[in-house]
Amino acid sequence: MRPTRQQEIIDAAREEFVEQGYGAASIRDIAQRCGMSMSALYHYYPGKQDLLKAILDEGVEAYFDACERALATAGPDPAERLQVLVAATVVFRADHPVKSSIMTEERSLEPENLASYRKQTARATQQFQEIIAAGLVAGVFTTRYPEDARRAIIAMCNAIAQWWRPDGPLTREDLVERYVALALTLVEYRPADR
Amino acid sequence: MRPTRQQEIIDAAREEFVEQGYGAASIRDIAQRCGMSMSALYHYYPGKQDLLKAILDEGVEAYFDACERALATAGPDPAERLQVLVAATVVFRADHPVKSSIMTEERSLEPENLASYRKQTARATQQFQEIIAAGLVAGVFTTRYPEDARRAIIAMCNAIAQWWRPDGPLTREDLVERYVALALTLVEYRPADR
Amino acid sequence: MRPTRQQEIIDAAREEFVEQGYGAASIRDIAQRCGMSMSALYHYYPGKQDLLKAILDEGVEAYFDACERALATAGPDPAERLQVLVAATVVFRADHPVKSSIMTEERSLEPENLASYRKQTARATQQFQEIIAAGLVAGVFTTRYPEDARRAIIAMCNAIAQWWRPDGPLTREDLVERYVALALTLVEYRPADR
Amino acid sequence: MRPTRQQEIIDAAREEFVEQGYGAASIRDIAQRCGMSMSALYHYYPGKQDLLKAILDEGVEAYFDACERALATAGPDPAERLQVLVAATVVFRADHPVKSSIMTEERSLEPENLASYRKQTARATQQFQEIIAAGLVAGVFTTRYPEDARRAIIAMCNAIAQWWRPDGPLTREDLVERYVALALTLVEYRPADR
DNA sequence: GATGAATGAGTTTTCATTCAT
DNA sequence: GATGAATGAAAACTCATTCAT
Repeated sequence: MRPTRQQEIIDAAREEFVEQGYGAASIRDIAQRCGMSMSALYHYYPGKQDLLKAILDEGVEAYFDACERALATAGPDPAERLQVLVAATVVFRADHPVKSSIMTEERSLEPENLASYRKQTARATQQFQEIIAAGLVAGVFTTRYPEDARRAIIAMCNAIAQWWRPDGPLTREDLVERYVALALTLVEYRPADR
Repeated sequence: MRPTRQQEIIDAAREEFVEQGYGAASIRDIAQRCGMSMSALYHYYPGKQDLLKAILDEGVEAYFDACERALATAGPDPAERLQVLVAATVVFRADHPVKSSIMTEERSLEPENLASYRKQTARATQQFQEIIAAGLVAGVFTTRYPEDARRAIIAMCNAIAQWWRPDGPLTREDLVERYVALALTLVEYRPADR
Repeated sequence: MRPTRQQEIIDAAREEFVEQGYGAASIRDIAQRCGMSMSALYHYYPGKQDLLKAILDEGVEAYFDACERALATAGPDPAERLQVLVAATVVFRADHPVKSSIMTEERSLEPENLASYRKQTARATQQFQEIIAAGLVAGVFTTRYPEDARRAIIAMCNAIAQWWRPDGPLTREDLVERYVALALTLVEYRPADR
Repeated sequence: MRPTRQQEIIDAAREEFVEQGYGAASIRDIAQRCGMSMSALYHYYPGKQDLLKAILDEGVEAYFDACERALATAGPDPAERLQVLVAATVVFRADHPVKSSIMTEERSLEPENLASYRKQTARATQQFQEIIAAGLVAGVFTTRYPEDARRAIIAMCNAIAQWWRPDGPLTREDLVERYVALALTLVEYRPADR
């Protein structure tokens, strides 16, 4: 199944943006990268900023889809929910390093687009917050600093895109196992007596 | 004591680079920001790339100075050393958010400059590695994943520059206390019996 | 038949280069000269150096075409061949003074382009060398200094572009007659007894 | 005897102008070439154009000095006078290739300077003209085209600077001998009966 | 749907020159 | 006599974007 023209374009643009930064990336190069004329590209997207918006939107959407699918498999137990959410995040960062790295280009969104984008990404914060809060209430997470633990979990997962390589010494499964363990450590998980 | 012309320039350039990204930043704007003609700027720095290099170099230097001063106050105990190193890192990120954020522009260094920069930054990794290794040997750090714990510590500290504000609800002291605690949690610190 | 855009450009550039010298010539002025924006010019030629290369290439090509057509009309007799070659050269210098004068800008070719250009122009030397050598062998040219005579012939023909004007006292035909005579004098032509 | 500051400057400028062309040559590079600051250079010469003027003036002066010295050694015989003048010209071109090549930068003189320069160089034409005219009157030069022969002689001598090298196969003496012979051939020298 | 031509504002950088010290 | 700092204009070139076809 060939990707659509639109998809080809945003794939090429994403790579270009990540490699050069939004400001330094050139529409010319993006068009060349997907073997089409600049005018053809403009037929699908009205401008550079729209490309960035489309790319970022696609990124968060894909990430939240993955999170939802993962959480759907989990029961109500906060520890289990945190585990699958971290696992989904780790897998996403590992499998889509470019989609993950593009996030720093958020600063290049025009104010209007930035506002709507921030609204979307706030959900990520919220997802983790809710689970950690539930764990605290249930008494299984015992950290005194839930907010900072949450930030640490997100930060360490985000960093994966920068160093992990599929052909490196760590398999994706190793990675998931470790980061899930670290996340539970951070929230100071103490399993309830059965 | 007025800052030197060179210092004024790199301060202005750093802000511009962080706000716009290296590629989108314009020498014109940097010159304007420090009230100087473009040609005057070129009198001090031979090009845009040299500005970036100077800024990044200054950043790592300042960070390592802070680390050294901090470690000099600590004894040989790995836990203590980790605490002061994390504290120094947190303080640096909090007090110098711009110097901290510029690090992502590393990708815009030309290969030659990138290589020498990477060589410098590797020391940060090493500092943490050595302390954590010492703690493991001493039996006070018990994590099964020392490398990943290290990465998590660095990542969570780096993220501070993006959200913490001095006029926010958290004082710098709160911040240090929490991140030191989280770091010790991550390495699974178990104090030796007295 | 209107000249193509590309032709307009290199015609304008040639004039500019000859008048100002390559280094002092400005792309802005070249664009203005052919009533076109600078960016339009860049649409056809990727840079200043490419303009120079294209101009010089066109020049040698046109000259060698003229030489070939001329030599095709001559029999095997060295004196006759020298006459038509000199005549062709004189006519070319007289009719295309700008194409002729641009040759001094050879020094502004970048090394790579210079090498390939030199390879082309070497043919001019060779053409004269072969004919003079043939005349010596046949005993009709009796100069003791064939190489220097060749250089003198080429130099005197090249100089024509600098002083001859179509509306001056000398017609093109006069010019040809004289320079052919001088060339035969230089090689010390002594017709074989019939 | 160390060269004066002024001399150092125009020597450096001459080389720069010949290598780059007047338009592309930079005052900065000229200053560097003679190890002095730009401001120091401006202390001696008020501008770039003045450098060019000084260089060209020095060139013609040196050439005419050489011609005068040479002609002073010759008697009234036109053939002898032509010989020493050609010899002086050849030697000058061979010994001062840079001073010779700079002549093409004449086009970069501002109108005022150009006019006075042209007035000077006209003497070269005149010198040859007078001698050839005398030879024709005396019946020892028999060319039908004295003006064109003169131009050819000057052109072939001028070209020497472009190809002759002191360490090449031809000694300076060989060179003189040959060009004197070619010059006499061009004017069709026929020695008067004893 | 797609293209090549065109543009005007922008980029980084270099220039010749001036001037206070 | 000499210098480092500073400048405004101009250089070559690239940009995102538009439009007629």
